[in-house]
Amino acid sequence: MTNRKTQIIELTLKNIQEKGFTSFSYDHLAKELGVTKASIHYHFEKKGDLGIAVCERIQKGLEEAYTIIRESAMAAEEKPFAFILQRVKFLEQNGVCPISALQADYQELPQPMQEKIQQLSQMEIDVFVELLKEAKQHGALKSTEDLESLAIVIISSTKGALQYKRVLGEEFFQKMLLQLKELVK
Amino acid sequence: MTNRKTQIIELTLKNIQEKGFTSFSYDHLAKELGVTKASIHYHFEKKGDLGIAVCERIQKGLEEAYTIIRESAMAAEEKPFAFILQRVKFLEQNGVCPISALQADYQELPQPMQEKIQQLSQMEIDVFVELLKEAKQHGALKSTEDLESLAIVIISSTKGALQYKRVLGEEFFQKMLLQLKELVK
DNA sequence: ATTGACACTTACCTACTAGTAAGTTAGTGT
DNA sequence: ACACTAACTTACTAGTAGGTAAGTGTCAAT
Repeated sequence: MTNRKTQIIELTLKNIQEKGFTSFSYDHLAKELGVTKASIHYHFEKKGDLGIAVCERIQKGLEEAYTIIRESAMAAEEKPFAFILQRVKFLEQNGVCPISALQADYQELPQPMQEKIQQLSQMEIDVFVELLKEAKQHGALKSTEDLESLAIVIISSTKGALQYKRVLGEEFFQKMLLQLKELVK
Repeated sequence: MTNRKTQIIELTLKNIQEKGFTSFSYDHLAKELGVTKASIHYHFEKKGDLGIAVCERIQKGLEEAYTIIRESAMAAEEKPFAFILQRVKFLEQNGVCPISALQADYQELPQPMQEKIQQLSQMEIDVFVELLKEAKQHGALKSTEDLESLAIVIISSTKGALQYKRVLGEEFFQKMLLQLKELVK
């Protein structure tokens, strides 16, 4: 059995993907873990504290995915989309991207969480810009000047498509990816 | 004073954009309207009934926006993006697109609402494909064969960018739109 | 004058929310 | 043996959620 604190964070991450931050409850979490609600309050006094911990967990995952892709042997031109596929792979079946879920609840969250989410959102773009830069240095993306804007389009469409996918099915996401690759070429 | 039923639907639409479907309450709605919760239950017995009514309201808005753009005098090549701007204009300040909000809560909603949302999501794509077809007939979009996939990319990135915009600010959405126009050209 | 529909209100129910205070148990260090 | 701590549980608070039953006031048609 792994560390309980980590266990709670992982389960919360899953719950956020399934229901969003405001809609999951300590009680539900506790029942899934087979402990009492108060036990979770022992580890994370306020729901906001757990939220911050989950944000940090997401950030770690983002950094790890970036490192894996950056250090991989594949061609630099393929890395941006490989990164997206890598990230999508770790989502819950029919779950929404946890960052999107947190962005959706943004207005209702405590300020420290808002700051973390802002930071996380910006980091997601920055990391992707780095991969695009490398790809461009290796001769790809000749038609695009502004790599930040390109990152914004690619990340945005990925996030949007993940939402539609839950309702209209897996093909939606596949069609989006294929067409996006075509446009960006 | 407009019809109370309509008033409730409009206020719910605003609330969905601000907090999502599962996170707004009859109590809150009632207080904003200056009536009791039971009065709203009189008009919409279950929350799901209100949800269906809001979906129909959104569908009406979608159809109206389509008609306005289609019948407008502007060049057919400009209509797809004009349609997006028209739709975004009607969103609450810092609110998410209501369809996105409903998609996010999709798994927790009663089945009749799920069906409506599915229908609505598909319709959004279909309507946009129609505008793209007209644009292509007028000589635009020469490099793209599959207009459905193109619609999927454009709608997805719009939806994704609207999420980020709440956290990272208005420029995010503007950058996305400019770059997307560049790619689609 | 009575009926009946409409649009409510009052008062309630049960279930669930985050959060807390106080007590318990098991293990560790001295 | 004693003190201390980590990791809980039990039992509670106050507030909110969706939903309902029964009653009230207003108005139009008969």
